[in-house]
Amino acid sequence: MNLFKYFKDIVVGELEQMAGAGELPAGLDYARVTVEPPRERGHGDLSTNAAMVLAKPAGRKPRDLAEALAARLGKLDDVTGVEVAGPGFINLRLVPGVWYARLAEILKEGTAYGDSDMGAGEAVNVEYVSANPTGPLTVGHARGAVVGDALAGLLAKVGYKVTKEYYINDAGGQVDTLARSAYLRYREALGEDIGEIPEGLYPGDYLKETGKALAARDGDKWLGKDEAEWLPEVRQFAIDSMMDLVRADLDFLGVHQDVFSSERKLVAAGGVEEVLKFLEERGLTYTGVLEPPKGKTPEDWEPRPQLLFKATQFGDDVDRALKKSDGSWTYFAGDMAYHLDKFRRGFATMINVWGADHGGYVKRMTSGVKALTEGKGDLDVKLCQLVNLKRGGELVKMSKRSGTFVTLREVIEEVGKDVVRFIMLTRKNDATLDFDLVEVMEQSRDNPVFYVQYCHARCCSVLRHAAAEMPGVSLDPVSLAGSDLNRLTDSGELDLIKLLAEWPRLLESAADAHEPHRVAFYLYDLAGAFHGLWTKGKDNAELRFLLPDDPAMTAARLALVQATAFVIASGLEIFGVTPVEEMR
RNA sequence: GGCCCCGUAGCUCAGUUGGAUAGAGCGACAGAUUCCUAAUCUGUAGGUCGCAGGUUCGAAUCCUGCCGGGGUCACCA
Repeated sequence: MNLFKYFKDIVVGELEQMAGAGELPAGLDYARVTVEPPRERGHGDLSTNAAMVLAKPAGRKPRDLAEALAARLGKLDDVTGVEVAGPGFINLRLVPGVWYARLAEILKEGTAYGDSDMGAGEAVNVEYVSANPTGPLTVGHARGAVVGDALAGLLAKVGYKVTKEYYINDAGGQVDTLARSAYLRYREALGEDIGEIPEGLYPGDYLKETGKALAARDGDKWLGKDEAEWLPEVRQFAIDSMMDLVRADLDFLGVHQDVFSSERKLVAAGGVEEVLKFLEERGLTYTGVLEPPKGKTPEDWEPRPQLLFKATQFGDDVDRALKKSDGSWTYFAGDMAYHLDKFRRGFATMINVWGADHGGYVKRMTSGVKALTEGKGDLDVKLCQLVNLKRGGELVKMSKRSGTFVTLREVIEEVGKDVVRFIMLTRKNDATLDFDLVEVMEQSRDNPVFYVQYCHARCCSVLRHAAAEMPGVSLDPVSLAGSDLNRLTDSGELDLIKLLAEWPRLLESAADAHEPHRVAFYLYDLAGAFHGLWTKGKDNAELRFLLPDDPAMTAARLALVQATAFVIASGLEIFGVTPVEEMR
């Protein structure tokens, strides 16, 4: 359970009683009342801002109101101390039993501890990766892939019904370029000397396989034909081939999406016409000429009438084109159709994970979603900043042309998928991330992957030693939950339990903010608290986990060890990282 | 020029959706350390939260304007 939410309900309950008794005006809004762990541990276990938030609407002084509420809270069974502090905070100290109960709860629930019904089964769509099917995935793609995947896991953890989705951009000019590039490799596969890959086509070697496969399937039937004849077939073949590549890379990274939506299929099925009809019926389209961008007019700018969507009515800066000058749909038109499709499939809440270079596109799409869902849908776009791939502090220079390009696959082969996944979550999505191939393999405290994994491994190690050396102690979690937990009175032990008890709250706030990186920082803190406790046992033998002369105390300590392992494992599970049981 | 993101300790970054005396790791400095469950530990110093206003009981957090860095800018995807 989320202890803080539990006590917030209690505080609100007391406030309602005060209102009932005439001590407070009726009908106050308690939404801004919070119950949180105080920043300073010395201030107690729980802190509420209720008096400060309500003082004004209640027409009372914050401290007076705080005293009145504090008097009531002090009478609660679980509360052992209450004080009014600062401008009107109420700090509560809880009886230790509350904390021991949390520990027992973790042991009974295992890695399910922290699951909640916050999402109430609401359907959420998380769309991520959605890389153009024109080549293998890069480290940059991996960031979006991992952020999206972890966010999906996080939302599922707190009770949302999550669909993980990939949008295949298989309808624009880039896939025509892909088709021409593949056709060249096809000719090569059939023995032709194709020389240098011309400017504007994809030079990557990975297309050689595609060319060979096409030659193997179709023989020479496309040779010497007009482009118009072979292009559709070759294009689809190349797209399928590239998507196989992408899926294999995602699989290697441990990412498995539920739905792959094809832009081409959506457009072919009339999705865009439907969008157009919807917008036209509401008077949201017109044919007009856009102003050139101020300050920087493109060389080839010319005023041109276009079919436009009235995006400015929904928060965008300018109206946006739905049709290109050659009469074909813009990418945006297809994306509108896609988002309408998602909404109609039952997703009022949509999250898209994009690269930061798409930042200029966010308002366009959110305003589009507002229009298409008539305000009932919500789109949150998470932008992932660049990843700087480094090796021992040196930036790994990457250039597609010079062939020094490092693929995601190569990186995973070098450091492993778990490392890649964890590191991608050690920064906020909108901050750039340094990924140093040397540093991520170091076994030190400044390498969070190691530090967190080692915490889990160390817990497992302690439990293994316990099994070997103290066979009298029953190690199954339920037995441990029934041990004398109230003997855990050292400050380090209590701090660790309190940190573990914050897990459900952390999950809910991270999920609410759509910020999976918070889980990584929590795990790092948790690992620090655990390692600190372990170290205390080095200095003071009485604080060791395993005390052969005191099986009861050992059981209580092992309860803490096992609970820590559960929470670390459950955090890593959200990240799709396998918790290791030993590191040798 | 418009829009978006970033600016916090020497470095890399957190900061619980507006809370109390702004935190962590590294680095620096000062100590401890064959003890064991497996990769040392403790302490100290270090800050005008880019700058200036505003909102209020209270601002690193919200608003406005500047400064600096990055991204992006009609028909690419």
